[in-house]
Amino acid sequence: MADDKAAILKGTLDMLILKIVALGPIHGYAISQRIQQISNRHFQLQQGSLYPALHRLENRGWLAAHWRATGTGREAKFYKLTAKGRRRLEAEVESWERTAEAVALILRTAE
Amino acid sequence: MADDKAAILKGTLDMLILKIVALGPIHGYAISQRIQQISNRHFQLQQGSLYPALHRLENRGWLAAHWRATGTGREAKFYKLTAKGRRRLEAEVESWERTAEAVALILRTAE
DNA sequence: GCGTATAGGCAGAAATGCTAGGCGTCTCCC
DNA sequence: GGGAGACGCCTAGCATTTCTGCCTATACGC
Repeated sequence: MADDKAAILKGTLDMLILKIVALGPIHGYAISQRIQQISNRHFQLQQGSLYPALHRLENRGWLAAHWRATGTGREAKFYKLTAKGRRRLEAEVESWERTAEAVALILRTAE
Repeated sequence: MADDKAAILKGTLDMLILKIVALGPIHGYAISQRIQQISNRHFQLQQGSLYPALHRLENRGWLAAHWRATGTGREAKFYKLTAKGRRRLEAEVESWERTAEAVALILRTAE
C-alpha cells in the first residue's frame, strides 16, 4: 500500500474547493488538476469525490454555476464563489487553523 | 452557533489517542480529559466516540489493555501502546504533517 | 439516601470521500 | 478514416468515521 498519494483529509475537501474557486471562476475538471498541482501532487482528488462535493456546495448556496466554453472550445460548468461561500470559506479557514494548532499542541507534548 | 468546542477533525482521532497513550498507560476516561486539557479545550471528545475508537485501536493491535485500579480505588481499563502501535503513530504523525503542509500550501495560494 | 464525578459501553444516524463504473466530445497522429 | 487519449460531466453503492443519545455501575461527599 504505497500511500504516496494521500486521500484528502476528511472535512477539508469543501474548504479546499472553496479556496480554489475563490481564485477565479473554474470548472470541475480543472479544480482537481489545480489541487493536485498546488499541493505538489500530495492530494489525489477523485472525480467521484469532486463532483458530488461541487453539487453539495452549490446546493448550500456557496457556489454558483453556469455553462461556458473553455479555452479548448468545449462546454464546461464554471463555478464561482457566492458571497455566502466567501464567508463560509473564511470561517472554515479559521476553524482549520485553530484545529491544526490544537493538533500540533498535542503532538508536541513531551513524554 | 458558537462552535466554541470543535469536534475532532476526522481522521485525526486515532493519532491523537495513540499519542496520548504513548505518554504512558492511561484509561479511557482520562484520555478524553487529557485531550481536552492539552488542546486548550479546543477539542470536545465525546465518550461515544472515544470508546469505539479505543476498541478499534485495540482490535488492530495498536493498543493493549488490562484492568487495574485507578488512584481513586476504582477498576479501569488501562491502555498502553504496542510496538505496532508505536510504528503506526509515527506513520500517522508523518502523514499528518505532510497533509497539513499541503493544505497550508493551497490556503496560501494568492489570488 | 441522593447527586455528582468517575468509568465503561452500545445502537443508530449522519456525513464524507472512495471505487467503479458510464456518457459524449475533441484532438492528434498514424 | 480510425484509434487513442485527453477533456469534461455524472451516478450508484460502499466503507469508514464520528456523533448523538442512551444505558449501566461504583465511589464519595453531603
